[in-house]
Amino acid sequence: MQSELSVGQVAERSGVSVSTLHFYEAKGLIRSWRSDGNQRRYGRDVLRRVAIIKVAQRTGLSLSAIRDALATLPPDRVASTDDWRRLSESWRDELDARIARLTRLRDGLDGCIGCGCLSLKLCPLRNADDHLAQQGPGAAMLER
Amino acid sequence: MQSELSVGQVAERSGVSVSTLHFYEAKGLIRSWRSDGNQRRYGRDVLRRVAIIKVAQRTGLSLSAIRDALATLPPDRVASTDDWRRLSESWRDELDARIARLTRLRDGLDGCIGCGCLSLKLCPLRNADDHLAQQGPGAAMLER
DNA sequence: CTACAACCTCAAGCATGGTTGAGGTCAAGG
DNA sequence: CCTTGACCTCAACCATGCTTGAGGTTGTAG
Repeated sequence: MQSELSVGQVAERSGVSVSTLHFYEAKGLIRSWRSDGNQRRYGRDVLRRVAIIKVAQRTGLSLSAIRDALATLPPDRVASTDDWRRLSESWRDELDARIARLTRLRDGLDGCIGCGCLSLKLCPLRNADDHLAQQGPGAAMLER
Repeated sequence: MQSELSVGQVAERSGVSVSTLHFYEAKGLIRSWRSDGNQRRYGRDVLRRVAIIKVAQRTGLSLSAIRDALATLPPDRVASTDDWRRLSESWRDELDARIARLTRLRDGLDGCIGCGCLSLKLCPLRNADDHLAQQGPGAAMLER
């Protein structure tokens, strides 16, 4: 179990490509130091970080949002259980919200199947985030 | 109730910008003909089409997928109730699948809160679509 | 010593979904 | 007649999330 990993080793173990690791580093999501020969070296914490990035992306977060979340982690140590709990709880809330939005959209779709109105004024599917939406009943049924 | 609409009128009524209408036309999602003075003219069916595009986007479909779906609509008439039912049913299935994926992800997140393992081999969150995933128990718990 | 794999930087490219701007035309009102 | 607003085309640009390629260096095995 080595304590230093090359970029290729990190790529293989984390399942992302070398170019993606370069990219994440340029974007400030991960860090490395350099060997004598100017090659990147990573601590084992990078594996956890990449894992977190991948999970967070699946929740629908942008890389910049993930970077901000990761910035709250201790910079030079493997993220602890508590760190992970804090992040995953906030991301679960985001996920819940996304699921709720999609569910409302689906229910709206169900309600409108066969109706086909899509009336700008009346249909809740249309009016979800319509710029013309009045505060009438159902206007807030669906959100973006 | 006019039967011909200018691009500005369509923009105002549909809630998308003129440039977006140009863009959709270039991508083959909507059609127009031209006036004597080379200005775009739209039939009223374009309003329904734009409405459908907007709803479909919220289900997570790409414009090209939406274009393909719209291609099954009668080109020069307002989409009928049956047309709309056919589309909305298939989109609802897609939505259901997306909701299910996100729900599994959230449940995995819940299950892993406090665990923080993210083990490449063991954690279901990690292994969802892991290239190294073995067909062990839970390996298919989460999908992309 | 030489070859080859793995690494480096930096720039450009791709796909998606649009927006912005330059430069020009068209149609209606004063 | 002249201005004004709405329209036209085409190219370039924006952000996101990467990949690809050129041209050069490093490190290890034979």
